[in-house]
Amino acid sequence: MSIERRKPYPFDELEPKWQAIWEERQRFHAPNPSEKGFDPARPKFYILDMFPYPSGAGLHVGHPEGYTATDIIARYKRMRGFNVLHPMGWDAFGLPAEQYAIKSGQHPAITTRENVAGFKKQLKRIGFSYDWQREINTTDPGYYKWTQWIFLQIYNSWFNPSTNKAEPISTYRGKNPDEVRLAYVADVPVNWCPELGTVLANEEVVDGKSEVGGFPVVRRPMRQWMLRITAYAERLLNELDKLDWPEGIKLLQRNWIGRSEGAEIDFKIDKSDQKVRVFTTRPDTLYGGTFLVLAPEHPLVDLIVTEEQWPAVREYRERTARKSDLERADLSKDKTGVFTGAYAINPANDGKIPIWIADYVLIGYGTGAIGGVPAHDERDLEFAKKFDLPSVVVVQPTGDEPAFGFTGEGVAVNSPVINGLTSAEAKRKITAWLEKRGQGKRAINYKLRDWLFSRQRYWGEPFPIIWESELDGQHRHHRALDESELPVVPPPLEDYKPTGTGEPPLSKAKDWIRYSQKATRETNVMPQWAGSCWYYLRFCDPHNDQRFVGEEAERYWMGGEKPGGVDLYVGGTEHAVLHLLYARFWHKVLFDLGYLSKSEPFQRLVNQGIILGEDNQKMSKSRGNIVNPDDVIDQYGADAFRCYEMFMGPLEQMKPWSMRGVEGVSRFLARVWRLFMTENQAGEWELSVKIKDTDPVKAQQRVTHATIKKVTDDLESFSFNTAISQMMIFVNAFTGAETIPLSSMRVFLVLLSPFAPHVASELWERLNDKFRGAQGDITEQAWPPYDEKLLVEDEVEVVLQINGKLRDRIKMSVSATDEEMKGAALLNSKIHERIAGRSVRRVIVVPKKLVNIVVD
RNA sequence: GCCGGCGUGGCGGAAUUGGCAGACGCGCUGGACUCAAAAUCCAGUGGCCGCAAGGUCGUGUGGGUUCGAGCCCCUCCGCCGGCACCA
Repeated sequence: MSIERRKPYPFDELEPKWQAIWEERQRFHAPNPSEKGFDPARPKFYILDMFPYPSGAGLHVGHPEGYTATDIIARYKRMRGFNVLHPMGWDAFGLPAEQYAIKSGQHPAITTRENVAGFKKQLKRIGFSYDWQREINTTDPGYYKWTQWIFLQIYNSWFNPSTNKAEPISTYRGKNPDEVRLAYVADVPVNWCPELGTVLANEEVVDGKSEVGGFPVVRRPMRQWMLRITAYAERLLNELDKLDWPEGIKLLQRNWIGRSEGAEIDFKIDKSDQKVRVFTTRPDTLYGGTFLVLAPEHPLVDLIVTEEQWPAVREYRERTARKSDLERADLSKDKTGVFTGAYAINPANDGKIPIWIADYVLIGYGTGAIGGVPAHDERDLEFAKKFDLPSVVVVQPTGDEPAFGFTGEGVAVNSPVINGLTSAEAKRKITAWLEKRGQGKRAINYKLRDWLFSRQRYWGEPFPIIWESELDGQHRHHRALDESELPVVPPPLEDYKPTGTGEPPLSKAKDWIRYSQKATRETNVMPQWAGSCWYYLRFCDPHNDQRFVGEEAERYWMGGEKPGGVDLYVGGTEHAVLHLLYARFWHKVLFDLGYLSKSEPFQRLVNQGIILGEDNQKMSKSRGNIVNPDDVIDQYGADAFRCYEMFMGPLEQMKPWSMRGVEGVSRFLARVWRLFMTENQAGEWELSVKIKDTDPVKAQQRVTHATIKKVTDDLESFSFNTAISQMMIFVNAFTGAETIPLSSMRVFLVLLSPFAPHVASELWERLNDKFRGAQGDITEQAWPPYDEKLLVEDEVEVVLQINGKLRDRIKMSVSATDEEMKGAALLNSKIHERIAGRSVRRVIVVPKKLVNIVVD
């Protein structure tokens, strides 16, 4: 279609006009406490969006959904007298930029700069009220200098279990501080993705494939940097309680952390002085333990396996090692395993039980060894059946289900020390009994693993670490760089392709690596999450070159009465166990070290739902159903775009895009425009003569106040869609009126302005050109109050029911008493007709609402 | 398998938390304006029966609690998300 449709109102002129005015007047800049223009009398409100990764594809309509919601809240809160911090920045390190660089030969820094410019232009067109003076970019050396600095703080501290917090490593009294640092190097089986040429964190692996790209991931032992997030498991779990997050997200984090309480129990190995420690959540089933299973990787296997079993064991271990995580976790497959030839002694009954290895036991969880209790554990039962191992019933269910195979809680039987006790009591008693005999203790286990923090890529923050040779020239040891040596800038590279061997690309920069005669630089880089772990802190004080965030700025913006600093954080659920967990962890470390005011970063979290294509499918390039905001804005304007994003449905819900829907909202804004403006003979818009500085009539006043109340309440509860509905009702009520009272229109424009700021600004200005009495542009206005008294109607419609079925409606005075309502109902002709000859058993009266007559 | 969330007209969705189901918008039908169309404005629009007044059914299914259930309880079905041999 080449014919330009006539615009329903001149949004294409007024939107750029107001964006320029806001920029020129710096309307949305929030000064810091010590800066000019700061008003200490106002309370603060920090509204944060999850900052985007600036991809080459540009924004799609899903990005601005959350951003529109936060922008509306930001504008609303400013009008309510808050100092609002509402910043935006770029999470620009990461795989896609680098993948693109490899393909195109362009340096990622260049593509990143271009992409950022594209994103920024798109965001500005929507009219968001960000404080662009605070813009940050994680790939900026002035930014990642502090990411590296924070890494140093983590590296230079340890978690003191007796104080339950991180402390400087200097307070550690043990022999080897490297064993307890919060950042450490470990040789562990990691998730290696050959396609991406890098290792990945557990959180980045979905169903055995990389979250980015969907490539296969295999287990492989490698020497890697780890962050000791497990030290914080308990606090990360407990402190969730006080946050205003959706319960679903809290649950995801709780499950990911995966706390389970139980006992660690030592089994002596027969004819050996070795012992095996197992973890169990059901120590009360100890008497039912008829075999032990070790993970194939368990180090004890080498020491206990018998001569004749050795070939089978070795073969099994090799086969397991070759399996991918996905194959190994395949639940539909049969249980496999091999007998080691060794036996252990069950500490409860001194029974001699065989020790097996099997891949259903994982080296990474608990102690990597379990006691097999086939009678009360599904997996053990399956294993025992397959290999014909014995079983003993030790829990009697309280219901009538069979005891064999019962995995719930019941009463202990066949267990001399705990017979007759409930499972809960039995757990306590047997654990205490074991503890006294030095054969076990209470233990808590977490599914959460330490965070694998290094990547074999180019486009990330280099570690501020060097490796020094020891005197023997053999062993090399890591050492932190001094703060004064930051930032560590990555070297220019011709070829940033992953080497494929696990050797990082930075190792190719021979000059850069050489730090000194006997020291070389760490060549791994940090994962994409590093920069986003603390960006919300940097926003408080983005230009500070002395500190990662100034103390005063941090205290102000991240302070307040609540446990968390950011007052409102909006973003997608996909970060539930990634960014949101990592950021909480870093925050707690920095808090423990005394750098922050609060132990939690984000007080209130809101998730926006995914926007689907018009075909109800997820938007994707291959389906060709992606909607670009630019196209929508070209045709309908930014205000219509914003309003439609909010009118579609509840923010948190998944919902499909509809261009027809945009058109409907655009029609609403055009009706708003024509309520104020009429077109003269010359085709110019001028203020309608119907608008007069007169008092509104009663009905107009009522709908005005009802609209203030509804929009205010809906903003407080994030019900943007129904707020817009109410504004539509308001406009419908005034459309066609002979006289349109100025005061109602001024109130309405203020209510509309967070949603459709451009058209509201323009109409506000046009009103001010003709009428006096208002100062400043609309962004400077105060949010209007409403008068509850003006909302009540004189008459209400009362519903008349017989046995709960609607039979008639009558008008009654609001002040009618229950007796009057009941009387009026019984006198009503339709009711009268229907209840004639039947006896009235009861009459239920709901004041101002309904009368229900109960008859036989 | 386990843990969450959700099922309301042709469509997106409302429903003060137990009190008129379907606000608002889309779509559709009819009308006004127009030579005509677009745009705009007005009216109608859950199904079934009826010329109508009116009646009757109706919030995934089946049951329950209640004067009264979209909302609370139980059963089943479907969709979406998460976890997945975690001992």
